[in-house]
Amino acid sequence: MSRNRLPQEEANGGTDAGQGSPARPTILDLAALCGVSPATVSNALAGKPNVKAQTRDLVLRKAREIGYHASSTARGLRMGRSWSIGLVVGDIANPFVPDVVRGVEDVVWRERKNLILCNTDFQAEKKTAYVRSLLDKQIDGMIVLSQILDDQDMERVEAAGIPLVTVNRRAPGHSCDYVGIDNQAGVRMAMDYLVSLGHRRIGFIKGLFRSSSADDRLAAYQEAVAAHGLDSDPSLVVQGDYSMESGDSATRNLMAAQRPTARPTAIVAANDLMALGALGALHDLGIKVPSDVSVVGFDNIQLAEHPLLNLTTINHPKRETGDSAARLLLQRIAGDRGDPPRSVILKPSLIVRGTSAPPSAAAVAKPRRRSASQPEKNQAEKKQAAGT
Amino acid sequence: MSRNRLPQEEANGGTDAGQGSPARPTILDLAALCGVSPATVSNALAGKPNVKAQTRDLVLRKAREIGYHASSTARGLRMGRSWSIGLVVGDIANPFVPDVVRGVEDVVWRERKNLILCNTDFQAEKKTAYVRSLLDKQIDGMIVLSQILDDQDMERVEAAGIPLVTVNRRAPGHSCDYVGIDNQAGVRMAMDYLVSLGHRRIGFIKGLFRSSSADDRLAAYQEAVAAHGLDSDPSLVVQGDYSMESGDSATRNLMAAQRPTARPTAIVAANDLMALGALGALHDLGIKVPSDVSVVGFDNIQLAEHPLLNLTTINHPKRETGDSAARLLLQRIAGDRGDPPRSVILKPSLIVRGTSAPPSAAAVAKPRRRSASQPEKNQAEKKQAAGT
DNA sequence: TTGTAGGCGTTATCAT
DNA sequence: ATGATAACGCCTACAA
Repeated sequence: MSRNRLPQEEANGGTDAGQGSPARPTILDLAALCGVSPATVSNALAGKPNVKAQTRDLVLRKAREIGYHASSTARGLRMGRSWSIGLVVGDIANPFVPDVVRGVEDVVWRERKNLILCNTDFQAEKKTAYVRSLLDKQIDGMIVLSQILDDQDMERVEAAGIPLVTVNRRAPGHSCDYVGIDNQAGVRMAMDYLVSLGHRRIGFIKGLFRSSSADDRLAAYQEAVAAHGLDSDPSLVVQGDYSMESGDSATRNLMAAQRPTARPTAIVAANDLMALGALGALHDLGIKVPSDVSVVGFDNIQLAEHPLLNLTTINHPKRETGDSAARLLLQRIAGDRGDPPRSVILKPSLIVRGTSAPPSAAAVAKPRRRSASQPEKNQAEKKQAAGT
Repeated sequence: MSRNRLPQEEANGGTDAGQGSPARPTILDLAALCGVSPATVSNALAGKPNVKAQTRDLVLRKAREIGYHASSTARGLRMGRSWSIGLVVGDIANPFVPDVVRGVEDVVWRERKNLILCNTDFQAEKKTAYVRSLLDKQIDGMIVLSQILDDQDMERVEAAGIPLVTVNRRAPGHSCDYVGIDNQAGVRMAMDYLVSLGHRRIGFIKGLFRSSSADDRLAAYQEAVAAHGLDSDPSLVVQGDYSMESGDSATRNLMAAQRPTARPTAIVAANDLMALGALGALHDLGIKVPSDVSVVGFDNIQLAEHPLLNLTTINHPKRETGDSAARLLLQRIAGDRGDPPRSVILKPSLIVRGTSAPPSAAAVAKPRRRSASQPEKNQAEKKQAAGT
């Protein structure tokens, strides 16, 4: 147990006890080596003004020489910080997420803080447990991406005085820094664009209900439908869950209508993954995109621009999202704890690619009159000239 | 400074000093509350046998009551661990990476350890700085994905006695636990499959040079070329850097040959991203896949199975990779520091999708005879029945 | 300008 | 079965 450090003993020199690693030098070792007190070493290393240039240089030199590095743990205990920030995500494997993470990492790295990645899988218990773990670790701050914390977790974070930035989902009751995108504007851009192409019957694949962003996007769709006087058949709105599979099946539902005119000439999906699912479904169904049906996504994930996908979509500045969140957080950490909560709302933009075009002449011309009462199920018959 | 804790004072009760959060309870608070010593509390919480069931229950109950949680920092300082493991990746935004991360997170989470994500961008300085930071934090272990550490960093890690698992790239000099995939087998499967379809002239887009996995994959390609007696024109091997763009331009090079017979009938890429780039380039060039040219990737990233991409590829068990790495690491951490290094080599598998088919009749029929004294390098003529 | 002396919150050792 | 005590390595009043 007793390290038994004698005054002039060489740094960690004496007992090379057996096998283990040589026990890295402490500030005491360095102090002894420099012939000064640990306090002076500490001050010197911290660049405090109250230390003679000469001694500071000596300390710095010797420190580098023996490769001294202060223990984060020890100074963390002393100073009550940990120089790491917690990043709570739902699913890192969702292509939207890594780009945001990248943005966060970039600015966090500049301050030499570490990122503790918490993948909750959207499970409440995992979320709670991670938050606890982060608080136990005395993290400097926390970013929660695309999900909300329980009230109880929220309170714990607040009680601990840990700055928190939420991204993409506002926490209902609580008020904290927030980074998001103007969902309404984004969807509106998509809708306006499709309308300008001539579409009047536009389907919408919405995201999970309980999410504020999903609500915003749906609301924007509905407003656009009203504003432009578009077909507002409730069957034009189908539920998805942000996954590709859900986009696939939602699209099959959308296109399953018996009467051809009941089917949308364009589909807007609340995110790219579902839009890609739609593309897949349409492909399987033999429905041409964009000649028969246009598809517009939301997010502009990396692969959306692949020539074979070539998805028209609304760009969500992902990296910038992470960047802003991290900046907000660092500012909080730096001091202004009391200031009122701030919000950064990023601007979406329309990326026109290959999955959108004016509706086919057939589809536009069609609704002249409907024959009579046939419960028909024809979908493939008006397939002839699909002008790309 | 002085918290001034009196013997019977209620836990953190006295001085509600001003604004700040109420300072979470320490083990001393809990001990006082329970009327026992902090040591007993510690033992009780740790489930040590030397504590009366009755007192243990009391402690546990009270602890839950006041929401006591031990400070990770303090116990970390005392015990020399941090219950967090460092995960060093090159680029989290590369679609291959998050799946591996997910595997790591999954098993690490089971032990309630945290993941510190270090995104190096493949920059040497960032890598070094991150490693240092991790060591300062007393991480329990470290996983390095698809890159290698400098000798110096490596030594530091070893000197600190921190278990290290490398993934996908072996560290040249040093020996540590390793998780990888049988690259040679993977590429061989791709090649054998293409040969079985009748291809004799297969292009290869290789990855970055200095990587062992890239070397292995290239070597396997060359061996397959030799083994099957395929065309071995050096122009059939082009350099990529694992990015989609590089796959695109590499493919353009491959297809730029003047003589049609100089162009490959199939392309194997060292990863999916490059294969997707190839698909894009071929699409732009108006070359039909798979009828004109077949494409096979490596990794089987999530979007490879999209109906519009539908990439034939070699599956790399990504999640399992992360899983194995984490398991190996946890075992090391648990104790067997001295044991010889272990390796886990995962098995690749062929996923046949839509980008592969027998070569077109034209391409096969073409090389019927070549005039005369051409400084030839004939390799494609004995192509007829390639039994699957 | 430098040194001394706590104390951050735990756990481990050794008494009792 | 429980308690006093000493570290773990660092920072920071305060004294010199």
